[in-house]
Amino acid sequence: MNTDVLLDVEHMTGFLIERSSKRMKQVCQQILKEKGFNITVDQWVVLQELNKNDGQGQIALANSTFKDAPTITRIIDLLCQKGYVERINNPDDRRRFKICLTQSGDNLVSDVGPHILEFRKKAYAGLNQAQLANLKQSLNHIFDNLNAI
Amino acid sequence: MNTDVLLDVEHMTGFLIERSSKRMKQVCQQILKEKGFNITVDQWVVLQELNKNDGQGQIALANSTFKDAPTITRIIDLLCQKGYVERINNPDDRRRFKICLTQSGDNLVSDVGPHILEFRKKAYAGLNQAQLANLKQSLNHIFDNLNAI
DNA sequence: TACAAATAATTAGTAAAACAATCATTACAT
DNA sequence: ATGTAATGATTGTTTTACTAATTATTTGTA
Repeated sequence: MNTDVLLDVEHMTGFLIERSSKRMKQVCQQILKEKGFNITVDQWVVLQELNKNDGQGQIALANSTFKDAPTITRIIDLLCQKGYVERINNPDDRRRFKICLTQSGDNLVSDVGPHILEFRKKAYAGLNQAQLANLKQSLNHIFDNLNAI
Repeated sequence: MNTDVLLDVEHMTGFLIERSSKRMKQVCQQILKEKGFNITVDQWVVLQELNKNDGQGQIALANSTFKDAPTITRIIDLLCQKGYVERINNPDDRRRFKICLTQSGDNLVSDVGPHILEFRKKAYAGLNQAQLANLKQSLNHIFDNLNAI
C-alpha cells in the first residue's frame, strides 16, 4: 500500500472532519455538565429541534436531527423520564406520537441556549463569514457526493 | 430564545460537520460490508495506523486515532479475536503492550486499502485542492479553538 | 371488503464514545 | 530505600449508532 497516497491532503480530511466533530461534542458536553444541566448533547439537539418545531412525530424528528428511528426512541424515552418532553397520542394516526416540549423542557431550552451560543462563538472565533460559508459549502458538497452513491 | 440566531450560518456549521462525518462513516461501513470485510470503520482506522507505525502502545494508538484508552482496549480486543492484531509484551515496560499487525492483518490492510482510496475519490469529487486545503484549515482552526478552552 | 404493502414506533444485539474507578508497574523525591 | 506520584491498561456504566426483526396501524388494491 502506498504510504504517500495515504498521507496526502485527501487522506487526512475525513479524519479531520471526525476529529472536529468529536471535539465539539466533547467540549459542549463539558459545558452542559459544568453548568449543571443534566442532558447530553444529543438530547440537546432534539430539544432544540422541538423548540423550533414542536409536536413532530419521531420519524420527522429523526430526519431533522440526522438520527435514526431507534436512536430517537431512546432519546425520547430519556427526555420523557426527565420530564422535558411528552409523547402525545395523535388521534389522526394512532401509529404516531406528537412529541412535545413540556413547560420544564421549554424552560430548559431557554436556560441552555445562551451557553450554546457562547460555545459557538468560541468554536468559530477567528473564522470570517466567507470562511464559514466555504466550510459549509464543502461539507455539503461531500455530503451530497455520498448521498448519490 | 431567539430563533433568528439559531438559524444563521454559525448555528448550522456544527450540525453539518457532524452530519458529513456520520455520512462518511456510514458509506464507508457499507462499502466494507459489501466487499465482504468483517471489520468496522473504527477498526479500520486502527489497522491503518498500525500499518503506518507498527508496535505502538495503546496510549500512543489512542492519541494518533483520536480515541480514548478504553475504546482502544476494546477495539484491540476485537481485532485480536479476529486475528488481525497481537498484543506483544514489552520487556522494557511491563505495563505496556506493543500492538502489532499479524500477517493476516497486514494482508487485510492491503486488500481494504484500494477500496478506501476509491471511497475518498467519490467523497471529495468536485472539490479542488484549494477547497480541500481551506476545509482542512477551517476544521483545524475550530479544533484548535476548542483545545484552548 | 379483504388482503397485501407501506409506515410509525419499538425491541434486541453489537460496536463505539465518554467518564470514572481500579490495578499493576514504573518513576520520582526525599 | 521507601513511599508517593505518574503511567498504561482494563473494567463498568450510560448513551448513541447501526442492523435486523417485530408490532400495530394505515394505505392501496384487487
